[in-house]
Amino acid sequence: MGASKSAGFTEEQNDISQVFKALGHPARIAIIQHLMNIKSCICNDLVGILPLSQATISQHLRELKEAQIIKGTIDGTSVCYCLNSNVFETMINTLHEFKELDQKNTKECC
Amino acid sequence: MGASKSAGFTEEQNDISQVFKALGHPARIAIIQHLMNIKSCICNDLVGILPLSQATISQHLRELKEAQIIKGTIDGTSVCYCLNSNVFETMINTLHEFKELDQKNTKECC
DNA sequence: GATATTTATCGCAATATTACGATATAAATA
DNA sequence: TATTTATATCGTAATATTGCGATAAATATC
Repeated sequence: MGASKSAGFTEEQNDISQVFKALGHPARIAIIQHLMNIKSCICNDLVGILPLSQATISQHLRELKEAQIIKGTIDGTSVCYCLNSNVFETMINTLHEFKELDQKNTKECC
Repeated sequence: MGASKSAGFTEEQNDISQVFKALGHPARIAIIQHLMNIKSCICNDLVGILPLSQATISQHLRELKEAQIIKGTIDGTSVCYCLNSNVFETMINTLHEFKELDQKNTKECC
């Protein structure tokens, strides 16, 4: 196989897992960390920072964009990328819900 | 390729991405949600809940265990699984750091 | 207009993931 | 002891991901 059976799960389960999946690669975490520090948007700069080729970095940027974690604005020949400011907020909220639901349940654990 | 170049990234980047990666599948989100609701640990129950075979569910449980998201305790013929209570806390903290770093930077975005 | 610069995409190869049936292992029960 | 129950693992197949070089596309600069 290799394809996950997304049809058998809820839309929420698929949506949540997709965002986490986009964060599940060290290069994409590195890109996010760089954007946090530099803020003003980059692009080809990453080629000198990450140990990856331009083509590979472009792919990772696309995945982050598709997951709505970053956005890209065309600026001449280059594309200016920056974080979607609500990303962390949204994820923190999701995890907070998880945490509260878990704590609300007073049943004993193994 | 197919193998990510983990050597070229920091230990933190690899660690963070690994936890996210483990959450990057709808079945594993479904397992976590079930554990949040039921708390008292399950195992073969999941076979009746998820649209997956016993072998596949066992694999997903192993991945969650390796990422320290759940823990398993042997109980007779079965294994009792439950959430590591600090998982959400840890992830929330990581994301909070990200968020604060991002907000601290007042540079303009594109 | 020719040439650089930047990014995206194509094609390919290597490896990883997902999924399943079959089977092994281990403990409980008849 | 034989059987049931629960889980893990092996082997295999299909698909996805990762990564790169080459190349295309679009704008800037000479």
